[in-house]
Amino acid sequence: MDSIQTRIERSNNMIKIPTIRRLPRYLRVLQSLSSSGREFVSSETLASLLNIKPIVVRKDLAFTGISGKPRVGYSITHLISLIEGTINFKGKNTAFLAGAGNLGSALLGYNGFARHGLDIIAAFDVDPQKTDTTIHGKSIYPLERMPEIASRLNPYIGILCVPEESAQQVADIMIASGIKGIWNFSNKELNVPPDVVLQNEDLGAGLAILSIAIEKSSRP
Amino acid sequence: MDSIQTRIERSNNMIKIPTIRRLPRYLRVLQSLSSSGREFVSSETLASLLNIKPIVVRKDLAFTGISGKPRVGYSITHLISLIEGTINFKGKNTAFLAGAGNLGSALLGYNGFARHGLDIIAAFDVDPQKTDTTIHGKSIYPLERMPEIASRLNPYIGILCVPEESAQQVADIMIASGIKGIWNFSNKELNVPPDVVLQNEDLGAGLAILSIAIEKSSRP
DNA sequence: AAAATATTGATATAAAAATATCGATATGAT
DNA sequence: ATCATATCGATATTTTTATATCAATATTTT
Ligand SMILES: NC(=O)c1ccc[n+]([C@@H]2O[C@H](COP(=O)([O-])OP(=O)(O)OC[C@H]3O[C@@H](n4cnc5c(N)ncnc54)[C@H](O)[C@@H]3O)[C@@H](O)[C@H]2O)c1
Ligand SMILES: NC(=O)c1ccc[n+]([C@@H]2O[C@H](COP(=O)([O-])OP(=O)(O)OC[C@H]3O[C@@H](n4cnc5c(N)ncnc54)[C@H](O)[C@@H]3O)[C@@H](O)[C@H]2O)c1
Repeated sequence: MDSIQTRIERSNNMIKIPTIRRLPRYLRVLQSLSSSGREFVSSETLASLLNIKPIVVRKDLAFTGISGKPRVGYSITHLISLIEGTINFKGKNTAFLAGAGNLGSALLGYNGFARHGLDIIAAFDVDPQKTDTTIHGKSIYPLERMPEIASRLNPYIGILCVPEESAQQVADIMIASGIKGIWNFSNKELNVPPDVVLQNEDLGAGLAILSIAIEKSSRP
Repeated sequence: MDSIQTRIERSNNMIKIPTIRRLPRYLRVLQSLSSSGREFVSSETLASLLNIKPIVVRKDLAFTGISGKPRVGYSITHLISLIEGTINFKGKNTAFLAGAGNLGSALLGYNGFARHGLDIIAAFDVDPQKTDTTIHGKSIYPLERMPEIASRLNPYIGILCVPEESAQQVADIMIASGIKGIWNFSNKELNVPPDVVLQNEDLGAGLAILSIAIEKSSRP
């Protein structure tokens, strides 16, 4: 059992989930500021751009290891590279995508993930109409070839966009192929072994929050 | 200024964001249990299905107003209707979607949102190749017709799937059309007036969490 | 009918996250 | 050169969220 002190230190040093969630937002506004020629930015400015409090910004940025200058703020290029270093898994976010349907195709065609270090290196489907074609320039392979192709390309992430009924089965194939984490867009609750990371992307959650917030705001 | 007591009471009664995020997950497993003929479910069972702790389930469900029976659990059909009542804004989640591109088309074709009470009643784009056609059975109108069509159909939610450059401009049109909340899939930080609810859907956030979690788990 | 047991829900505690306060310091102004 | 000020970052506090404990109770077993 850890001592209280150990636990306090660890909890102070470990980056927090809400902080991680905000890092991509900082990154995007910083890149935009950078391309407009700016060199430094204050926590105040970043905060107003993201509609959050400056103190939250300073706490978040501290986790990346940056040190700001009083009266000046943070170096934008330095901050960009520190945030990229924090979230980019050392440039190794190679991914396989399974299920090149409506959602899967949209993700395949989206280049915004490159900014976050993601590289979808192959896609898989069971539909013979789709296999051995390309979608948005990405090759679609038959699902059964995933283990073989994985052994050559060594993907880190599996992006799951198959229907709920086949989600667990395809997840199992991804895991057998050596994938380290699954980004699950199907709304199926998956079982994965403890050494595989599972990130569920539940759009219904965002909708529920919006729906309840609207109801509250329109009934004061 | 509120008294401490008032603040405590309010914070005890108000549904919490993490709870709201889990409600759609409960709903989906409950619907699946229900269709397999089951009548009651315990917090223990729900917890193991969602990979969370039973105490979290009981706290969450308490917000819906349900009362479970010791030794039996919760009535599944009753729970489903209470959760639907909590997140469905009284069945009025009518929406307009702007930007019928890769992502927008995927959302238009997704019927899983119906389960959460969402009904996309019209879509809008500026691309003349797309306007006055239908995608997945939904009519695509020219963007400039949004205010006029809104005045007839009274949408509550605006789903924003346009490129970042035009996101603010289209959001403004949505707001002028009387929309109460914006579900923003563009990665643009938007400015909206205080009476309009903004829900940002940032897929990069999920990716960042996954990426950092993989890195941690593979370096123990 | 009484006892055993599974499960809820109230109350208490701990951990995580957000917010407030303020001294330290780098820069620009006087 | 000194002063004024904007801004960071350390420390403290509050709020939110998760977790633990256990008495109350509905059901099953004996
Ligand atoms: N479309 C959306 O906007 C949206 C939103 C939220 C969640 N989702 C979820 O994403 C998933 C996909 O949704 P969609 O709308 O793209 O559906 P879709 O039917 O358009 O696409 C599913 C694709 O998966 C393929 N597939 C089926 N079984 C497979 C298997 N065993 N292995 C590999 N590929 C297989 C199909 O051939 C198809 O191409 C679903 O689980 C859905 O719930 C979709
Ligand atoms: N595709 C994805 O997987 C994905 C993921 C995350 C976020 N996003 C975001 O979603 C948005 C759309 O992405 P996409 O991949 O669907 O792009 P896309 O280019 O495929 O689609 C954009 C659509 O918006 C239309 N459009 C452009 N300007 C418009 C305007 N002023 N009014 C109405 N419609 C307009 C275009 O004609 C096009 O149909 C972007 O902001 C992107 O960053 C996309």
